[in-house]
Amino acid sequence: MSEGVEWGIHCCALLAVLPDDIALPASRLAEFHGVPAAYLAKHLQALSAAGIVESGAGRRGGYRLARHPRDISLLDVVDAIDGDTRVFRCSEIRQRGPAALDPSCYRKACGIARAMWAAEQAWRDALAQQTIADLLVGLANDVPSEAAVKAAAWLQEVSR
Amino acid sequence: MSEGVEWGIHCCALLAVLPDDIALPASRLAEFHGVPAAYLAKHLQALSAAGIVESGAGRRGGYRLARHPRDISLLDVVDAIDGDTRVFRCSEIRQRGPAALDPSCYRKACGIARAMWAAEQAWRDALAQQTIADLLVGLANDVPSEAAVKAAAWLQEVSR
DNA sequence: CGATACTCGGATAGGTAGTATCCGAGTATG
DNA sequence: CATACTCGGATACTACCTATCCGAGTATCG
Repeated sequence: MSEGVEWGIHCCALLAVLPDDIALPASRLAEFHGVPAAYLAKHLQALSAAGIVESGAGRRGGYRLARHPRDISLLDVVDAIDGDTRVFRCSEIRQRGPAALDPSCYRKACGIARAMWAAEQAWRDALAQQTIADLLVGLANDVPSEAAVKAAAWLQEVSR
Repeated sequence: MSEGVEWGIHCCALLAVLPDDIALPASRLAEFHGVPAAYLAKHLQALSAAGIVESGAGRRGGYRLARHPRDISLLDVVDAIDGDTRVFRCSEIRQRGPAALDPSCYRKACGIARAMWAAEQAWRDALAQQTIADLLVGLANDVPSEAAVKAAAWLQEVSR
């Protein structure tokens, strides 16, 4: 899994706690998370294309959430950044080799692929149930509130 | 996910329906599935190292299952070939940037990582529940029995 | 008992996707 | 209207997956 997924989720979590009328540029998001700005920008593009964040240009531009945190699931972010292609790819090798039959005999998907895809669906279901809003309450409890204070101070700093 | 996972599962399924005293060399397994022999050999090494298949050298050597098909799960094969490392890697970016606190404050794992890992566990659980033996009954029902006849004929051919 | 032909196992190149970066088009501001 | 700042796509670099080969070892056959 691409590292950008982790960055994207953290960015959404940060944007979720910002006032609605504040947008953060990619450079600020990168600074806050300590990651390369140029590369993070690429992933933010993907989030923007997927309709998860909104982008504004110009002097006071930047990124903000396009939807309520409750309406953004982890699956949305994963699909936006890593693509929504299936992880397991069936190359239909049962149709190759000396025991192969006419292609018309293989109407149902390969049982191996079905089992792999079912497991993958369980993974996607779990991700779909967890939203950015759910994460926020957990994150706040895991770390001393001092972190929120420092974050707010930094936000004041860069907003000046 | 590596393509070798698909090959490994198909190989286990084929070995599972062979008589116990028959071993198939990597070259025959590759021929049956229509895949590159040299590359399949590499994945069979991984299955052997994981104790899923047994290898025998010499004139009548080859691979056979090391355990009963009921005792080989899809997760075993996936871990053997793709490695058992977590798909989502947490780089602890919450400890970086201007809002970072002392490392001792982060005793619990990051909530984002916990959510991602929980979903991953659901995926692993689903794979662990499905065994090679479970697959065999499905595969037999999906395809006309003619395939089994052709497979048996081919086996006779190469065993001569 | 020895030669032989066949097997696995690890070490060695190539290709594709992810990683990292840059500069130009466009916009809200002053 | 000039300007400074933003996003967006096009461009190199890197690591993993893909693909291959040859040597060590063994059961067989004469």
